[in-house]
Amino acid sequence: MFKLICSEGKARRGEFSTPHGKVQTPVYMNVGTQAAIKGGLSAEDLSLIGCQVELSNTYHLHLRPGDELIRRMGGLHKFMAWEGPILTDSGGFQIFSLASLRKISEEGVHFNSHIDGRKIFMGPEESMRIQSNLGSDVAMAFDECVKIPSPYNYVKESCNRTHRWLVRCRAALEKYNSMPDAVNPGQVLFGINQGATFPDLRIDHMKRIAELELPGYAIGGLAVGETAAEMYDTIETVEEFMPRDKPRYLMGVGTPGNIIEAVHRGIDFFDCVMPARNGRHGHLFTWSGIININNEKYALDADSIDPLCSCPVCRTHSRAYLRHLFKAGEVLALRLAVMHNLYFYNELVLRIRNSLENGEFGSFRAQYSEILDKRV
RNA sequence: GGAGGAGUUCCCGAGUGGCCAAAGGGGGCAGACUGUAAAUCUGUUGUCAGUGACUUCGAUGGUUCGAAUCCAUCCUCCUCCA
Repeated sequence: MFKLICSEGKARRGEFSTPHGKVQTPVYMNVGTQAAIKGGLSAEDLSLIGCQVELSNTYHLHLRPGDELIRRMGGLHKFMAWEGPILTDSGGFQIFSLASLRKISEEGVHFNSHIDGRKIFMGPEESMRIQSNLGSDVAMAFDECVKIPSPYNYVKESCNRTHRWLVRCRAALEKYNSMPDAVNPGQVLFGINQGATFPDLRIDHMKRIAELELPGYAIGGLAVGETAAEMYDTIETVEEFMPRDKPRYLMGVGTPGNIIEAVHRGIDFFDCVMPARNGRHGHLFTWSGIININNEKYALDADSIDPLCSCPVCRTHSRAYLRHLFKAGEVLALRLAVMHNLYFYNELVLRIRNSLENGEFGSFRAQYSEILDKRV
């Protein structure tokens, strides 16, 4: 399933096999929550920007169009015309992001749909059934993403419950995927570590989920209010107890600098909405730092977004044109900005992989870790 | 030629004696965004300076302790009638 190719310090270069192809790690997974990359990118565009893995969301697709519908349409890969690997998030993040619309119990979570308010129940079994219907290659455990800061005792109880949910997830997914009409019988489950920034809770929880010997493990509940330093400390704390022969996924992170620093601390998988969302808002990543294309200073700038980038947008368009599209409210602005940013993120992990293969990750990190997150 | 209506800060537009440097939009300028309720949200938008002063509501003059607001004259624009 997961093969380590080489490493440099704790940083790892690996290969993860799925029913829909191999994934070269470290990898950035491109977020298409509702089976679409916001900003107007299609599955065809995903190939263009160097995407290896597409990520979609259990809660959102369950609500609309419905996982049964997607199942009847042949599964998520066929539905959205993406034949590469897909990872689905479980709905656990929505416990955090839709906190005002839900109630948690031992059994699971009652949501009031953010679309029309109707009552939705999602527990471990529901999340696994939905993800089985979607037929993703990696299903994520149904966990509670806890906000930071939260009281120690609350986090402790939450971790215990998330662990009980994980045991139920494993049983449920095995059941659904062993049915004769399973969409993707090769689908695997990743467990998720929680514990906020409490080292003892993080370690205890990680040890317990490692015992289940799942195909992969994620660190969740970070980048939700803590400082970057606290996040890095937490990764270092947990990493020690993560199985070496399994992929490690840092959920929802992060900035280019965050990714470099997390690879340095032994992480293999990433996903983040930042390149797409910030791109839609005019913030563009470059190898010299971040620019806000809306700024007046780009009005007559004939350069490409990043002279060092060879993405389809940079090969063709000027900053002045991009700025005009944003100012004019053209949808093309969103598409081009997101395309550039996602190309940048996929290029970033590609260059990390190359540097690991050449034993140059240390100098890559020294060169780029800080500068990429700074405004030009 | 006659009758009526209107001119407000970059634009539209509210305000019809003091609580008005003037609502609300738009536009401009800038910021935020980390497993996506986000093509969203926030700040700012007369000048100088730091909470006070100065200039500003078509123009000029007047009434008043005080005027974007009342009066007079003029200018410009719109509608209708000849």
